[in-house]
Amino acid sequence: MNPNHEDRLKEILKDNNCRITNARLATFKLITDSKPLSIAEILSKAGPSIDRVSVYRNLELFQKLGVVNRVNIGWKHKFELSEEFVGHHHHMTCASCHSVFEIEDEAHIDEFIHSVAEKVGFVPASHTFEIDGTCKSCAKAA
Amino acid sequence: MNPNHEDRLKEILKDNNCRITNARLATFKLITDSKPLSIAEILSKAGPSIDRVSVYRNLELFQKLGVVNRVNIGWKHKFELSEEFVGHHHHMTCASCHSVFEIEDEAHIDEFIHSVAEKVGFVPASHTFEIDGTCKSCAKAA
DNA sequence: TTTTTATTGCAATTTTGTTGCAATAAAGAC
DNA sequence: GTCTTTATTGCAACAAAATTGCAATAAAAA
Repeated sequence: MNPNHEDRLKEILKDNNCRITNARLATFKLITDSKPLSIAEILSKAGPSIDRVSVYRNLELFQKLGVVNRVNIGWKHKFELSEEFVGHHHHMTCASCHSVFEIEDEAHIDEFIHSVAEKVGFVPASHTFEIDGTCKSCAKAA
Repeated sequence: MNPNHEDRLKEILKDNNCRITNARLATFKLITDSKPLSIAEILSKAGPSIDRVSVYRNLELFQKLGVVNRVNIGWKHKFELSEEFVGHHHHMTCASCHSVFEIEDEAHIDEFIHSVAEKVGFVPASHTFEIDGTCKSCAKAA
């Protein structure tokens, strides 16, 4: 994990009069070290040392502070670091092995969004874009 | 509602040795007549005449038979008719009034998907794409 | 109409998410 | 370092959402 991420988290917490606690650091670390995680995955990885309730409350806090984002991957809500940490991007997810590839080329998408929004006078604020399919090695194996 | 849709549903059910029941027709009608609906919305619209359990089971069946798709709109899972009925498309959702606009121009998206997938040898199967923002009239009101 | 059995709806259960509150521990003051 | 303040935690109890087993029902074929 990028140690700067944790420092930045601490900064954000302090700036918002929130305390730096074990539960928060541990939850943040899980998300930082991993592909996007569902709540169930976070709870199981966190183990019994962190209470279910604290995970829920801190994830909500992290969202409010813009530390994490929710993304929809394969019909599941998942959490990942926000754009502040990892930049704006999208995912390609392998349906077979669940590996996740990041898509960072945003130019086409933005251009497209503006062209379709303009047609009906819609003001775009955010968007989601996910590709599901089969990764190279799983495709070869099949 | 397009009456052909119901006929097509009946066809699909018969082809799969599934029975044509009131619960199924009613649930299908709700989805057909409406914008994408969450499970909670379907349950409440269905009323007490259809059991909760049947709604769950039939939505699962509809998914398996390719009659409905799940889409992610505004961090909620929702159901809508599958591409067989309404063609492949995407949504622009107004965060204020929750009106939904369909995006049908697919050429750009497909082209983009293939270019990014090719780079890592990924075989794309499906994708989701949703835009959130403010519609024309809500933007004017604000 | 009768028979067969897929489907339904009920009851009970499990899973998931929430709320109130006393105990704890982080951060600042001394 | 110790004391004080209070945000945060973890427990317990609760509410909501989803699932399962099974007897009753009704759709489809005989």
